[in-house]
Amino acid sequence: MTPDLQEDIRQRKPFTSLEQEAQLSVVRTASLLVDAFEQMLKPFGITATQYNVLRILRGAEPDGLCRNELRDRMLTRMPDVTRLLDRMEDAKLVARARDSDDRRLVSTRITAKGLRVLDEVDSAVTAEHMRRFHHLGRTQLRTLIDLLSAVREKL
Amino acid sequence: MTPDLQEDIRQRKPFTSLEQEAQLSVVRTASLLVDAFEQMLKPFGITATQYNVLRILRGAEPDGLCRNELRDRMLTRMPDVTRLLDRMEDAKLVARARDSDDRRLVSTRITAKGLRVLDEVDSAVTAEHMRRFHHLGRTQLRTLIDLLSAVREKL
DNA sequence: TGACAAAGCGTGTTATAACACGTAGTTTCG
DNA sequence: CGAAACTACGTGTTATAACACGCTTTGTCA
Repeated sequence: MTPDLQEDIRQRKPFTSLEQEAQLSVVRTASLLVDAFEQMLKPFGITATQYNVLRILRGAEPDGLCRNELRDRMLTRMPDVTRLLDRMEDAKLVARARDSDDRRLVSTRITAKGLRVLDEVDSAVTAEHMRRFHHLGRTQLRTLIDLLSAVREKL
Repeated sequence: MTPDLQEDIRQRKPFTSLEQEAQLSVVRTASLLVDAFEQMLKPFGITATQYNVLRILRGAEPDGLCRNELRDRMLTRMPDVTRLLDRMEDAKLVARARDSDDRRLVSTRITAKGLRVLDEVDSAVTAEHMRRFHHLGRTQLRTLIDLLSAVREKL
């Protein structure tokens, strides 16, 4: 990958502002990261979104989560959680059961198979994170994380 | 927006590594930025992807670009450029013409209407970039851009 | 120069995302 | 206690993305 963004997307003119370049850099980098992540997950038969759901549900064990709570915790916006869960239920990765207290709620939990898939994937995921970020070193990683945090503050 | 990522996505356990937190931070921030960008563009009737295409084509005037060249310049991966351009052609934002030299190529150019839309959008886009990033200041923006560039180096 | 490989697009099809609406259960408040 | 407002989901439908394949044109090389 060409590290220089202007060269990467073959833009003739320089960026009009640092602010513009920053936004494009964040979006471009995330896009490449997600693409690589999807590629890495492909052999395991799940998408990055599904991986995200499984991780959240593993963390929510043994209670499970209702649909909206799950949606709010996801890394990227996902308006149609219902059918995402439908597909994952078909794949036996999650199970749904209506709550007995509040019968409007449908609590979703990760299945044994879902946990097994996560276990299989985990080391590859860690390796992926390391491959992409370890070379930056602790100090720079901390700086990057803090700067991105400052960006989100105004969102 | 809650600037703390762990709180933002309501994760119970702390992140397992800085590398993981960095990846999640980049993806989360980009997701929020793109969402806000889409929202801002909505009144103008174009998506962020279409805006990206229009910008690229404006920069490529007066020559235009063929499909693959356009695809390679896009900020986020887009495998089905053909139908994206189909829709934009329907909306009269771009025009396609087969190249006379190499008749395999279809050169796409931005139309007068497309340029007009870009003109209308431009100030809103600049305002958006400023709103999200200006408060960081020159030095921090430069640092952020350089760090993201270093990340892309390993992709 | 004629066959063959490769490049550049488009199309058919399936999967997923996005949007609007409807239904059942729950809470609130007169 | 009963109607209205609200909440949590699901469904129907349309738009867009993703994937595999095939056609046309071009370049190459025996």
